[in-house]
Amino acid sequence: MPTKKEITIYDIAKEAGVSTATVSRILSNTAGVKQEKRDRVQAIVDKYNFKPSAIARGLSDTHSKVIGMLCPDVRNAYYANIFMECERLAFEKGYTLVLNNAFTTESLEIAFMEKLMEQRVECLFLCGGLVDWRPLPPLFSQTLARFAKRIPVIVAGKCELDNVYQVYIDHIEGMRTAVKHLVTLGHSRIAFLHGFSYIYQTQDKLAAYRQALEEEGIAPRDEYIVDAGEFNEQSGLLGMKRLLSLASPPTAVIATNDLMAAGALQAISRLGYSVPADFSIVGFDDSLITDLTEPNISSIHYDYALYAKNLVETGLSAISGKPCDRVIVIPTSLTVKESCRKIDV
Amino acid sequence: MPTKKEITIYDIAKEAGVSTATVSRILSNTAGVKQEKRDRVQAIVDKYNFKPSAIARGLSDTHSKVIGMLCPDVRNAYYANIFMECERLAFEKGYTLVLNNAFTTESLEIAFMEKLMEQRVECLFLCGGLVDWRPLPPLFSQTLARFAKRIPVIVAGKCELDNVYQVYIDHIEGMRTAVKHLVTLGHSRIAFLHGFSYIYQTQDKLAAYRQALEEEGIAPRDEYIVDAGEFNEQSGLLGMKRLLSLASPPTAVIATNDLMAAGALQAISRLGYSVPADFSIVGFDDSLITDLTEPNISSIHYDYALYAKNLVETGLSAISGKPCDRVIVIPTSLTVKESCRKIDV
DNA sequence: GCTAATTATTTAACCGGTTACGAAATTTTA
DNA sequence: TAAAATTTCGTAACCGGTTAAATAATTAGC
Repeated sequence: MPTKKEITIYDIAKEAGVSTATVSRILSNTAGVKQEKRDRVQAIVDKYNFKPSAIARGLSDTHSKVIGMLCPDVRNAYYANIFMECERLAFEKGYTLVLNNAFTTESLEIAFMEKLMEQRVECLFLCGGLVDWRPLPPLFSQTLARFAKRIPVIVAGKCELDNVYQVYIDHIEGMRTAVKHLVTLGHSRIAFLHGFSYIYQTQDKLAAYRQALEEEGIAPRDEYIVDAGEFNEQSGLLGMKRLLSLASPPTAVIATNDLMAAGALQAISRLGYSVPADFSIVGFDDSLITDLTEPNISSIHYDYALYAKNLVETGLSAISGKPCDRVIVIPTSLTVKESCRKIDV
Repeated sequence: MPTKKEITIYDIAKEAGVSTATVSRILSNTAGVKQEKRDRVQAIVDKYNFKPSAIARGLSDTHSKVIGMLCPDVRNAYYANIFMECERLAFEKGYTLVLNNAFTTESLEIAFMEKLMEQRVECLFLCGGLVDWRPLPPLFSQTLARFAKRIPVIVAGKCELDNVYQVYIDHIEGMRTAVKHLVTLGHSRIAFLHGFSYIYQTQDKLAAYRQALEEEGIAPRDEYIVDAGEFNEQSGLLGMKRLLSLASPPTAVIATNDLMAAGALQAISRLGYSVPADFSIVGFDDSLITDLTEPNISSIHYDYALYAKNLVETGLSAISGKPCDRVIVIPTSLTVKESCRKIDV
């Protein structure tokens, strides 16, 4: 049961017969206290299992040792991965990561940002949501700009706002790799299944898809570019059905993420075709999902640990005023699994 | 760029020509301030975009308005679901949820608990990890007991410790439902693919599996009970292979979670068999995964929103000293999809 | 052994809010 | 219109730590 009166540093000091300053030094392991006193006081601290209040400490420190993170929804494995890696690294440095799910809702994103501001987080990691929209929603953009004037904001993505640090995946390289992989396997009828086009990632990937095809001497066909809307497997399934109903369907499909790739796979299976025999598929993100389907899906891979490392290092540097890159790009690679095959031209 | 000196309530008070008490009353919307003053001060607050420090506020409040949550790994969709739902509900009540991933590591679980204690969280949600082990690891158990003496601890699972609230899924009912579903479809050779047996859920499910079979007049066979170790799809795959290599393999399999069910599905496909034609599968948790595989997997379902609602309500009641149930059980149901078929006996 | 230098410890101010208490201003009552 | 009741507002203490400056206790130097 709760509500026992909290023990304070005063109680400890009194029982030990020393001043609070001495106790404070012992607790924060500062030099200048005799070992004998250290032990005596520590024993009392342990006896009561005293834990100094981070709140009181934070008030004088002006270092809350808290970092805020905003994402649309941790149920999405992409965000869960980033959060988990960042938390681990931040914790090693004595920081706590507070995560909020804002569901890409303007009122929520702003409310959470203000709440984090009140909590005096030392910096903000902005992962997905409205910050990915092009153009940026005005009110959000304005709030973010105000925020960035006070504390460092690290965007896990592109963002052309001033005063903002950027760490993002090289979607363009990833897309080119996917296209070239399929071309190398003999494909020329390559489709791209993408999500909402007001997301900058979609725009980047689409441009890279077009350019990569042209570089390979293949003319992009509009009918092979499918806007499936949401980024989930249902959209992938429906988008793939559209592709399969074309007079001249593609022989290979690149999906903008693995969920859509899994949906495409289902569509193909349900219509009696098979992967990779009849169609090849490449996903993006190389998430756990790609190993759950049959066959496993080849996918564009990047290193979450590296991604998170750069986010955290940038954040901590910015907090302490150390110079650091304003833009960091995370490279991608292709993980080949079972969903693509060489075709005879 | 950061490090502008923070604006305080004193600055606001000075500029408005009032006392800090008045500003404080206005900020927290307390009665007893003339509308005219309210507006004047609010204008200054808005002008500087002043946000009162939650840290300073927390120091006098003794209500941090923060709830701590410990889980093994949010990348696991189960925990992500609980967290996201709990956060939403807590936020509505003005609470922040701080989540830590402890990876079922004793030193980390304890370190995070102590950190949360320092942050003066008002209660703790304990989701998975060491708390699920039977027997409980002694040091962990002891730390948890100390913790529970200070603030309410709500375990998302079973836990026989005193002073602890429990909200858990009715695994026993779920398991029985799965068994009876398969029996109704004509199966009698029903296997159970489970994870680590030092987890209480495994023990409960196993007992329920045995009992349900017996109630149906079927003698449980030891060879049909497979300890696959980890709870991932790889284990499911290996476990299923073992079942398939039996002289008299089962015709149906219940997996202790959906990941394992997906792994089992892959094993079946790879050996040239098909689901549900040759084997029926039932998963547990009815997670997103079940819709990503081909065929979609029938699974034991429960309502995350209800689960989270009970966690949060129990937590908030306990915080405010209101009486509440010490044990709440969340019911399950079966979501029928495509992975089971009726067989002719 | 005595002074100087160094180290250990305490005192008290401070961090930025909240709030009990009392004074002042306003409204109500008679 | 004065007294009483009520509302508004400011003063100052308090929340639980940290830390600069002052002081006390040791150690070093000669």
